[in-house]
Amino acid sequence: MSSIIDVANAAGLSTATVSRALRTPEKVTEATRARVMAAVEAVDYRPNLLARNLRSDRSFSVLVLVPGIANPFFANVTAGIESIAWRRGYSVFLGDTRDSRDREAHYEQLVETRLADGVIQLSPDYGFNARQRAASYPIVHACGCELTQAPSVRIDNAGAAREMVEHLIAAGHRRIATISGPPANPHAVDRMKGYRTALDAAGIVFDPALVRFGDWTMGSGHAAASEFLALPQRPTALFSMNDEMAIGAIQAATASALRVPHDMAITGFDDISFAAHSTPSLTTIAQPAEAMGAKACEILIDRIEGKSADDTVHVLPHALIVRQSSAAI
Amino acid sequence: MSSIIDVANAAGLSTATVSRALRTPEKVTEATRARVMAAVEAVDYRPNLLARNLRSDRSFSVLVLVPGIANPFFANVTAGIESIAWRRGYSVFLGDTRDSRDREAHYEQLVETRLADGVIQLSPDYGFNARQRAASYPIVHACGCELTQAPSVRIDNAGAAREMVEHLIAAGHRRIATISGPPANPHAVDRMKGYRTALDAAGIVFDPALVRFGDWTMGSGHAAASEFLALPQRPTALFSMNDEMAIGAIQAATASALRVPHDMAITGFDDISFAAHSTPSLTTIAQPAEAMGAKACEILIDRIEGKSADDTVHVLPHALIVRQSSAAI
DNA sequence: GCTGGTCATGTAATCCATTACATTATTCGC
DNA sequence: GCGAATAATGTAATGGATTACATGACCAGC
Repeated sequence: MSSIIDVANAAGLSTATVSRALRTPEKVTEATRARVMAAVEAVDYRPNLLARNLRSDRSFSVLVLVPGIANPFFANVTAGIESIAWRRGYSVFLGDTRDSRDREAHYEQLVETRLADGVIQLSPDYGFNARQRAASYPIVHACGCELTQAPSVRIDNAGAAREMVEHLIAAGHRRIATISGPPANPHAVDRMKGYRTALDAAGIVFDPALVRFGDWTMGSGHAAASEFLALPQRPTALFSMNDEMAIGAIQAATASALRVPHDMAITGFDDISFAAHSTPSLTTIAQPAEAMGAKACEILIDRIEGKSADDTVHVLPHALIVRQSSAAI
Repeated sequence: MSSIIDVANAAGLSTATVSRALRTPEKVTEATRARVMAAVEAVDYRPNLLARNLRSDRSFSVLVLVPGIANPFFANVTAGIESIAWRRGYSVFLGDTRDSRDREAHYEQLVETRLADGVIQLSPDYGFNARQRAASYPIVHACGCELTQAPSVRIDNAGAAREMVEHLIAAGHRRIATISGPPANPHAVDRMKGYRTALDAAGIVFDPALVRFGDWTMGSGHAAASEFLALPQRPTALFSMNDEMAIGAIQAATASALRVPHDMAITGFDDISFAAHSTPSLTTIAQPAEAMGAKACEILIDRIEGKSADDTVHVLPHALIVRQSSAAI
C-alpha cells in the first residue's frame, strides 16, 4: 500500500535518497540510512517490484517450459531449476505446455511482454526454429538431444542406451526388444540409435518386430509389453526408453505369470525415484535431473545478466544403475 | 523493443487511441482499428506488461506454494492449478518451499511486492496464523485439513482413512498397522483419526506398536514396514497414509518373501499414477488432485477479481479404489 | 579567502501503458 | 441549418521506483 513517497515523507527525505539508502547504501550517510530504515518500518513499506522492473526493463523471473509437470522426471528437472533461481534471486514461471505448440507459443509471450527474462525449455528441440528464437531472447535447453543447439544441457542419450543394451547383451540376452517413445521424439531417436549401435556391435540383427512405440506412459508400456509377450518367440529382455513404460511392462509381465528378470529382464531409463522401489527394483540409466535443471538455470541467468555467453552443449554424466530387474539370467 | 509510441507514430494516432484500439476496440472506428493493427504489425509491437500491470496494480499471476514439486501428488494439484490459471489468463509462479518456513515467507514477498495477485497454498495449514495472512492478500488452500480455514479445498481425510480401514476390517483383518506421516502433519493427524475411528467401531483395541511415523517417502515406508515385519506378531494388513510409503512397504514385504496381499495386505492413499501400475497394484484412496488444484485456483481468481468472495470449505469427493494389494484373505 | 573537488542530497525525467478530462468531429432532432 | 447530444480522438496525468543531472555543503590546498 505505502509507496516510496510515504517513506520519503516519513523520513523527511527525497524519494531519491530513500531509493539510494535501500539499494545502494554506500552512497548514503549512516545516519540517513538509519532514518530511512526507521521510516520503512513505520509505514510498513514494500517496494513495488512492478515499478522497479518496468524502470529496469528486467523481471528477475524465468519461464520454464515443461511438457508436463506431472511427469516425475520433468518435476525433478524443474526442482533443480527452482533451487538455482531461488539462490540467484529469480522467480520461476511454470509453463506447462502439455506438448502443445499453441500453449508453448502463448507462454513465450511472457518473455516478449517483459514478464520473464528468459526461457528454459525442457522439451527436446528438433532444432528447426531454435536459431530464430535464440536471437530474440535468452533460451536454454535443459533436456537436449543430439540436434539441440547450444546453449543447452543434456546427457549422451545414445551412449547411455548403448550401455544399457550392452549390459543386457553381456548378461546373455540376444532377443532384446525395446519400447521407444513416440517415433519422432528426439530422445527416442537418440536412444534408438544407441540401441541399434549396441546390437550391431554384438552382431545381432535388428528386428523391427522387437520395436514398439509408446507415449512414455505406464499404460503404453503395459500395452507394448503385452504385445511382446504374445509373440511366438518372446524376447528375453526388454529395454524401455523410460522408467514409467518399464514399470508398466513389469506389471504386464507379472500379470502373465512371468518372473522378472528370470523370464524376462526389463530395464528403464531416467532413474525416477520409483525405479528403486518398484518390485522388482528397476535397472535403469540415472540422469542427473536436478543437476541438469540447475545447470541450465545457471547458464540462463548468466546470459540474462551478461555475465557470460556460454554457448556450449553441456553433456552431463549418466550412470547405469543395475538393480533386480536385469539380474543375470 | 518497440513501444506503444512507435505504434502511434506509425499509425499517425495518439497513444491513447492505440491503447483503446487494442484493449477496448468498441470505442474506436473500424478504420482506426485497422490502421492500428497494421501499425502493430509494421513495428512488431508487443505490449509491455510490466507497464500495464504497474498501472493497474495487478499482475495477473498467482503463486503456488508447494512443499515439493517432485512429489507426484503435488505435481498433479499444480497441474490442475495451471490449467485453470491458463484458461483465465493468469500465469503461475512456482514456489517450492521444501517445507521451509523461511522459503515460504520469502515467496510471500512476491505478493507483497505486487508480482503476484494471490497465493494457493498446498501445505496443509495448522490454522495458527492463517487469519492474519488472509487479511492482507487472497490466499486459498488447495489441500486443506480439518483445521484449515476457508476459503479452502480438501477431501474428507478422516472419512477416507476410516473407509480404507473398514475395507481391511471387512476383508477379515484385525491386526492392522499404519504408516503415518510426520506426527504433527495435519493430514496425518486427520487420517489417524479415521484409522482409530474405524478400529473403535469394530471393537479393535488400538495398539501403539502398530503405528510408525514416516516422512511420506518410499524409503521411510520401506523402513517402517521392515519394522512391522520384525514384530513377534506381524500385522496382517498395513494402511499407509500415502502411496509412496505403501510402495516402499510392498518392496520391503516382497523382499522378505512375503506375498502381498496374501501374507500382508497393503494399502495407500492418494492414487498417484504409480499406484495402478505397481506390482501388485495398490489399493488406495483416490483424491481428485487436479480438481482440487483447479477448484482452488477458480476460487482464488474469483476473489482476486472480486467476482465472489467464496468463503467456504470445499470438500471434494474421494473414492476407495480396491486393487490387488488388498484382495480378500 | 578563493578555487576545485568530493560527497550527500534533491529535482525532475524516465520506463510504458492506461485513462480522466478536454477537444474536435459527427449525427440527430426539429 | 442550428444547437444539443454523441462519438472519436487527443492531451496529459498517473502508477512507483530509479537515476541523470543539479545543487549545496564541506574540505584541502595554496
